[in-house]
Amino acid sequence: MRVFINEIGQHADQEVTIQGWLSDKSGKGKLQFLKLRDGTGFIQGTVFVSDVSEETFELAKRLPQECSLEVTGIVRADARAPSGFEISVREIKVVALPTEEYPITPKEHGTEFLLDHRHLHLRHRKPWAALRVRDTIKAAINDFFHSRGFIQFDSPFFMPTAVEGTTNLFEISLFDEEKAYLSQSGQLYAEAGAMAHGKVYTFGPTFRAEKSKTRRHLLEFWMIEPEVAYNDWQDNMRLQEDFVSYLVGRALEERKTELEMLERDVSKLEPSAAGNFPRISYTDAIDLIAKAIAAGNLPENVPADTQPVVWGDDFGAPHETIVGAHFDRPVMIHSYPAAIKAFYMQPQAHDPRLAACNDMIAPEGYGEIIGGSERIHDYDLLKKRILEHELPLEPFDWYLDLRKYGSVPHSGFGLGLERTVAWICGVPHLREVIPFPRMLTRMKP
RNA sequence: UCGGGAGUAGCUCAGCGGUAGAGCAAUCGGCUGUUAACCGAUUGGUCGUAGGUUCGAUCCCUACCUCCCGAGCCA
Repeated sequence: MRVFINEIGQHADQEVTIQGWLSDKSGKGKLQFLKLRDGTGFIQGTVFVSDVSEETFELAKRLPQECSLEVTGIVRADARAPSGFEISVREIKVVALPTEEYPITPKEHGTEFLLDHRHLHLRHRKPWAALRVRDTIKAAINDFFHSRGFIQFDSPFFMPTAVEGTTNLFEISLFDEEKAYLSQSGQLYAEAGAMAHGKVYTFGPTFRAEKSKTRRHLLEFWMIEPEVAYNDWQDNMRLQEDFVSYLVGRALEERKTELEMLERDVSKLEPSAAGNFPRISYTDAIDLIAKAIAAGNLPENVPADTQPVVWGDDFGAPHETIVGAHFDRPVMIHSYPAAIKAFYMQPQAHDPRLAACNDMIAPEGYGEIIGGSERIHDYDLLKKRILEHELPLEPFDWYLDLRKYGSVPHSGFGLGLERTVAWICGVPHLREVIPFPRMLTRMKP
């Protein structure tokens, strides 16, 4: 009977067939250990010389790494096996032998080598585990929003112009003289969607032509952008908190094995699944940063010569790390000066110098995972802000139209999928949590 | 674009002025409980590229190329 490794426990003491690949092997003379994988999991097969024909044992001794094969044997519960079960092999049928030596050995490799062989490295335990966590997060995102009455609303990838200024866009040449840009955000379109459906979210790839070469940046990444009519910026923060804590909870529930394979310390994740995310104003955060610097109480990876923030300046990555390190779960920093934020952000009623906005900073140095705000709903103010930011009016005429016809307060945010998954997986770099990362120095494979 | 670091065997690295080294992988042999097994043997190199200094350069100098980490910007 053909079975999958992830349900092998239901077949104890039965004879089963696994269709898969040999991920590794170690031999002991008259006993061969076959490390098998079939896509659903990993399991060890034991081949004793006394259990099989002479031909089968000779075959087992000579099987090369990453040959594809069908293995038939008895499922045994065994405390010595890493997963609690192993297969006592009776027959082996080779499907295909590698035509060349498999390049990725069980020993350590450098990142460049592994990325050059990304198409093969995907088969190995850590990438396999990380991408399954990613899949669960994606499913959880859709479940969360649908259970709350949102519809998924698709924004276009080709854009006529920039959403927030003109830099950092990939230019595409269309037919003849026509130019277009790859989308860096679906937000403006999501706002149109929110006026039609009330609660919407976009979910797709997004492109940033930023020359950032750090572990927190990709040229192409996936973003989720909910937009809700009649939500103010406080509602917006509550939604973010519910959302992110739900995602963490789902990963903890459904991907225990994978998080273990990634050696993730899940006790550091548990507070985040409980909600109650701290909120701190921009002004108070400046204070917190100044005190941490004065006390010399800086997290690792923060340079010792980091300077305090002057009110009115934006935070650098080290400042965000300092704030994030103060809490055991994501922290929301709100009420930034309007002058350093995007043109569409609503000013606060009691102090128009402040924007009705917030960022969410993940703990453990993973940085900003969310940026969100209430959007300007007043036509005249929005037009004024577009002009103040020296943006052309013409591409925004339809966006301004939304403020002409039944404009309402509304809010939304953008969550970076890879930053969120990298944090939950506890991996050091975003490239670990997307199948084929696209970076400044990486377009292949 | 700027700052720091690195390019030596298929892979991960050591060597740093005097004819190129280890571990792993591969190949052959041994071993009935391995988890990156172990033991023995074999194979494996224009020391990133181009100039320069020197009797002699993988090693020192210059330029360039490639990659890594970070800054700015952001998710």
